[in-house]
Amino acid sequence: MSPPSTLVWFRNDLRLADNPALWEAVERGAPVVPVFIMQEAGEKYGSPGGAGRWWLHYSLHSLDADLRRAGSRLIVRTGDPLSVLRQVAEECHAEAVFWNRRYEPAAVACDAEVKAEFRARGLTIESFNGSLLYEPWQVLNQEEKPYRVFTPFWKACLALREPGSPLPEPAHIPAPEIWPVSLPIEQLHLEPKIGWAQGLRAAWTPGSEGAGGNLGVFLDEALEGYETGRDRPDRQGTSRLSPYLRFGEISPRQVWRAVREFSKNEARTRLAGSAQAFLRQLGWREFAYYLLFHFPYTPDQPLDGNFAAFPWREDREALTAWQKGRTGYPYIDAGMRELWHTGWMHNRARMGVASFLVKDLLIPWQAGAAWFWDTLVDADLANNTLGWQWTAGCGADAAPYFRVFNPVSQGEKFDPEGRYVRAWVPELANLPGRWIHKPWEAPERELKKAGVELGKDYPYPMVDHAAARLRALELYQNLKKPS
DNA sequence: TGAAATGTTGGGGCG
DNA sequence: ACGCCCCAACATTTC
Repeated sequence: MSPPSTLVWFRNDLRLADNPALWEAVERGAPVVPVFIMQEAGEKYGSPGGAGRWWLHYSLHSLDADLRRAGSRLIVRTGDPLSVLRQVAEECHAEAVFWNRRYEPAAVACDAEVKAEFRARGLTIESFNGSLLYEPWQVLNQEEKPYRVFTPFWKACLALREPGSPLPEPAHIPAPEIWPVSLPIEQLHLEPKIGWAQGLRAAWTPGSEGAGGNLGVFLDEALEGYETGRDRPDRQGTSRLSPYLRFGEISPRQVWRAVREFSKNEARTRLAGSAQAFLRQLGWREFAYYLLFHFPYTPDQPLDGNFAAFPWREDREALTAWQKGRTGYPYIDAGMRELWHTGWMHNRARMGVASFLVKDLLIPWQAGAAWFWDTLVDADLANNTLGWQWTAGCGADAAPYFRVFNPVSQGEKFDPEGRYVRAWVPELANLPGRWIHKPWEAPERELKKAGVELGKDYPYPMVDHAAARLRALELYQNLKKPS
């Protein structure tokens, strides 16, 4: 009989560095068995959507390769986590199971069940914080209740101890004498059968190495000027770390530390503001997890109960036009097509397309959230829920009901030369900048010259924004009235 | 992490 | 030189 081992259950922490569960498991000295369990056919949002599955495929390969360099390997299984863990634990005589905590409601329940059962069987179970800077239960307001507004929340976080140094990568991970059986990653069938992943492949390199690469490029090229640069979807002004953070190929603590070190080494005053603005974005991620933990019903239900009765419209056709980037508003369509092709959308554009779906089309935010879940490589239940509820005005720190983005002026403001539109809506590429965000106002002559026939090559606007805005304002205002 | 409507100001053209 | 108008620029209010 082989000596007892320690299971490390990998979930949203697909990295070796700054991985507390892995680190502590190695410290125990016993052989370590890294396990990943793919749970199929769970509940809604229980496993990644299409784009996330594509990402996961490569991320698992990358993790396995990293583990092998450290003398270990990844054991892959499918099924219900509790029964799979039971099985693997038996196969390799595990006496301990370590993992980094999750915060999604279903995941919290699952982990609690596993913990209870294994403890009852006398195994050592330890969980760690591998994906947040602050635990959700650490931060409460004066009344001991969760914050619902970002700024005071983040101030309270910053008043706590600054996030510590990331843990190093274990140089060597002790292996068991005999490895339990593992499914080939291919057999998880995470890669789409049809070729829609072409664009994703061109845009991304999943895995910790890719994460470090994006972080390095961001620090060198975009941190300075981040405060305004981040608002430009036509430029590389953001870190593009979201999918890596989603799957834990990099930890927020690593990002935090890298930014602090970088802005310390460079001229401190020059970068202080940008660094703070960027770290504040990590704060929004913290806030999203915090809210999801404290208000677990929010992926489906509005945080603000007044919205339960909001008269959303059911309109399959309009939803499809939005999904396919055929709304007739170039800025909106550019965003939706960037999403479809790359699995990612600039945050400025996300706010715009979300506002359009919810306020111009009056389609429920849950429908938008579901589409994002399926198409974003960074689809993260906490962030997705916060973002959509914020836009719809029914969530924490919500956009005031009267805040309706104008798809034309947002385009003109944040994509002034129309480069973003030209990149993703090529049928408009030859239209002069003056009309690029509102082709329906272009003179017939200009359209002809640009080779655009409206209604044929590119649609007319599916709604009149001015009218749609008034319609939304009226409905939202009714909601505010005490009933 | 808006936009539009409305109000105010001040410079320049012009009688 | 003066007052008047126009209007852009900016500020404030409202949705």
